[in-house]
Amino acid sequence: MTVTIYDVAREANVSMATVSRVVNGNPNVKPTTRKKVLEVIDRLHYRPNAVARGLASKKTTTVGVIIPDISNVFYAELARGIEDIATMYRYNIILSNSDQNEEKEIELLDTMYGKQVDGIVIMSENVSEKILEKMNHAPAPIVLAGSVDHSNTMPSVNIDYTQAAYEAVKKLIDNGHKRIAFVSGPFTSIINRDHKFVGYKNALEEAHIEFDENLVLSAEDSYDSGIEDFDHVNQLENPPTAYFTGSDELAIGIIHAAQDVGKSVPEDIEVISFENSKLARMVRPQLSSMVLPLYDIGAVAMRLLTKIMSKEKIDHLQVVLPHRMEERKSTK
Amino acid sequence: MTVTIYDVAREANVSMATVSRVVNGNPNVKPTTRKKVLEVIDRLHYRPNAVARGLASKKTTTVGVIIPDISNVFYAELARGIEDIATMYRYNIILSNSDQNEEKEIELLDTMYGKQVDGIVIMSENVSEKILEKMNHAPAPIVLAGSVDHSNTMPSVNIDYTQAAYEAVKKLIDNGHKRIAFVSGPFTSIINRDHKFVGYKNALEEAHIEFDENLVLSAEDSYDSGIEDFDHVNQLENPPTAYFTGSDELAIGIIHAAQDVGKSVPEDIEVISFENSKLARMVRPQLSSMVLPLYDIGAVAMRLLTKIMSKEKIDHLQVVLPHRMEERKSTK
DNA sequence: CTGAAAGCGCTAACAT
DNA sequence: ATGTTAGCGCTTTCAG
Repeated sequence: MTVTIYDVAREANVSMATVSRVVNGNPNVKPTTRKKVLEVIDRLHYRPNAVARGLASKKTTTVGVIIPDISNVFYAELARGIEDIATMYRYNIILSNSDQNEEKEIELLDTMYGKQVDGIVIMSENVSEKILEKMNHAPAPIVLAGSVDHSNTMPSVNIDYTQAAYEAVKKLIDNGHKRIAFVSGPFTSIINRDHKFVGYKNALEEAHIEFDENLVLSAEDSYDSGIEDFDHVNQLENPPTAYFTGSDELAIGIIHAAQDVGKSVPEDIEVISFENSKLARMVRPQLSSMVLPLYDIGAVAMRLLTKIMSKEKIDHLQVVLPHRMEERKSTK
Repeated sequence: MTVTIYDVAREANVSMATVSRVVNGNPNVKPTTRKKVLEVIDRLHYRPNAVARGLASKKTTTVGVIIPDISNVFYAELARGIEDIATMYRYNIILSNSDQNEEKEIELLDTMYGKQVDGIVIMSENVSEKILEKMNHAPAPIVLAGSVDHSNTMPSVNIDYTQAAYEAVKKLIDNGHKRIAFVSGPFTSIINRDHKFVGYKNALEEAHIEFDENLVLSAEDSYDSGIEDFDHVNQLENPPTAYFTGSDELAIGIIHAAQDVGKSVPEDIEVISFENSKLARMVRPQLSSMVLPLYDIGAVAMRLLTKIMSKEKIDHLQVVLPHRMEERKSTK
């Protein structure tokens, strides 16, 4: 029923090898034969079977992508960066959600290995020893996107989160604030706990501002969480006058909660988020934000992977992209 | 280097067939043999090669998903619905972005057929004849998610867009409005042009409100477009007092633009969007919205596909999900 | 309950 | 420039 390379060969009076050659653009084919074969391919509507090809060549031209949750803009942006570059290099993507669950991540790695992907791009907020171990025995190359591993041994693409956080907080300090809250996503995330948080503390320390643990909140990375966090911290006898948040949603929650108690932004309190998604421009006041270039991280990660897959020499397996701040209306 | 089914067979002193049976959970294996084989599999870290399996069995347990743009929350939500159900039925997903481009869609269909996917879920705002033709000759079943084809012949999952739009506009009419704008995404989308728009007109007609084409705007489905549209239509000598928008972003743009000229929502103008994404709750005033259950549409579409793939009998190939309105603060 | 053997559709030496 | 021939690793009759 389905037409195979053999059918084409027979109809064109050539061998399978020749058909294979023209299909794969091998130059060692006489133009006339090529034309003849192409004609038959067209007439028979022949379409190469990628599975058979994969088995024979041990290459599937598909890469696995494991991210926490595609329905989250944050990760979706990353996925799009990955996909665009993958397409550019003729790879397809097998996309799976891990929900930040270690067990699922391991399971997914296994099924992707089983599917013989040529490589994997993974984003994980907490690369455990177990997973690291698993990745080190991977049959295909892996690169981390927007994720760090303790060992700092895996190929990866990130920005300097510590420095970026430092700069954001410094901006707030420069604007005269002494009481600056850090409203973060979960501290189970290495980047939140060991990078952004450190940057926050560095900035305070440099300015000789005493660290107050009451001003550090770590919960979910959501709008509602932002509202709760504001309500909570605003009840302190000496509430913060500025907020540095781990995400746009958190910042918006903070702002709305503040407005609800009659405070205005940026007059009464200033807010800087760490993300700069499309959302940042779609709220009033528009969010000042430390830009996390998710799309670029995804794109560069995929590009790095293609290089590794084709065994090109690479000088820096750990890529650190530049960052910048987008100042809008939630700061003065 | 890699361990194959043959290695396991040899080590366990059984045939490949037996190993295959235990791997695939075939009950026709003596418990002791099964145990022995399992032990060897574990010891050798054997992992079945899905590509070889796919070639032999003609099933890949992967389905293709074609959507316009994963970085758009709208489609990302759909993708998540698809993926969750796919995972539940042990399928993996090959995800690709079409950018609403017919040529790309056709290309993607072809590469997915080539990769021997067991089925495809596709969202396309404009299912052209050419694509329909292509899908009708597909080697694997296809279901449309949140998309309609003229012929209404493809398996699909949708809501009754016309009715939903009608209800939204009726609500506005019931609130006393006579000048109601329809701010839509592109009319190249069948759903916008032949469904939502019709619902809008039906509601007006029923209420004997004269249709005014100046109140119908069709452009991009974006925040900025909403701002522009408001500025444009608000300059009419008899500007609208209510807006029915094709998406949340459009609604937010409208609201912000209105606020910028000193109008307040919902006091001066009322707005209802058609979408109800997470965004709807994250702006002030919170958006009243006709719910487009993207996640469910994706999930049901995938479920439908699993049924078709396993050749189950299905009574309704065209599924119409219920819809509902979420009334919040942008309407009285 | 188990084994032997024939493919699945293609690539990749190796010949010619 | 083209053909021959082994596989790739697994499933699936068909026997027994």
